[in-house]
Amino acid sequence: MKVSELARRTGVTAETVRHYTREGLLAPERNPDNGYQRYDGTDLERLRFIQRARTLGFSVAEIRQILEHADHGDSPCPLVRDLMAERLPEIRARIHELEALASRMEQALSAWSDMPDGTPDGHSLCRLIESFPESLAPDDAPTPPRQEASS
Amino acid sequence: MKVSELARRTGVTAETVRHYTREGLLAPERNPDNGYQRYDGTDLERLRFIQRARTLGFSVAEIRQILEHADHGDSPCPLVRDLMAERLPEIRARIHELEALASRMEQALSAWSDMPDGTPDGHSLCRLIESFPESLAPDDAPTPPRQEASS
DNA sequence: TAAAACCCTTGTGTTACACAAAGGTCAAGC
DNA sequence: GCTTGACCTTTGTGTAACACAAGGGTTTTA
Repeated sequence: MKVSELARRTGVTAETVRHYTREGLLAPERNPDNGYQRYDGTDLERLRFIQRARTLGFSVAEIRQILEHADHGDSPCPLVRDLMAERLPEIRARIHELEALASRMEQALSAWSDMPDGTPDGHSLCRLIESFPESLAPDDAPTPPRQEASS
Repeated sequence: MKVSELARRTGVTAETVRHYTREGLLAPERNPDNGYQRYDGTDLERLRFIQRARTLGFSVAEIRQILEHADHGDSPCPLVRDLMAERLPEIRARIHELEALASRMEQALSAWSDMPDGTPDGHSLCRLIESFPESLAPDDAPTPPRQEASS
């Protein structure tokens, strides 16, 4: 099958299929007549695997590792478990961050009604934001950003 | 004051200060002698405002809008409130996604002990992932990705 | 006065794709 | 046979918020 068909069958865009192919997660044959990529049932399963792995929070690079392991005949499961164990606390932390963010926003929105929204006077921009305690430690160790599956 | 001093006083890197300056959030003077950027107390306040806005989930582009409003003498507060009201449900949704993600991972990890982790047989890659229900609608409307403050 | 510390601009890398351009291929109808 | 539209190819660009390095000038300090 060709890109679009594989894409349709898995619910992703053709661009995504091409992307995974470029990144080496899929390795279709080529139709020698026209140079089109030719995917088979194995690729279909592989892509479904990729989708599950993405919803589990794995990056494309990690999935490539996992697939390479498997292609070499090694069990990728220990790797998978290690990656999960590493990622899980990060996700928990992210959830806490977002919860804090959401409650700050709610707090701000509910405080809205009590606040004047007059034009700024050169000393204030928007009290809605300014009245928030910052509490950022100056030596705040920056957390390396983590990508996440968007689906 | 020069970049590094402003950076030190606000707990960000000099790169970040330069970035905000490039993006037009800060507009320091130039020292005509050497071309160095010269920030003053206003910039310090502005940067603190930016930091609070970032922790409230606003993007740099949005903050620029807010600041431009204020610089024109208009109250940015209604804009701020609209942006918050727009963002909040997205954040809530993101939290739910991540919670689902975390529980899927925990489920997977706890199921780990029950599963063989033998090498893949050509049909299975890693049951840890494969045994997950996918439940992705093929016409799954892609949610536009949202950036978030990392601090 | 020389080295350390800092400043400048410009370019590159990060992530997972989306999108556009320019051009070849294919299936269907006329 | 030919046109048309749908699909394929590769390549390059854009996204967000910076980090980092290079190459070169400046300022401070020992």
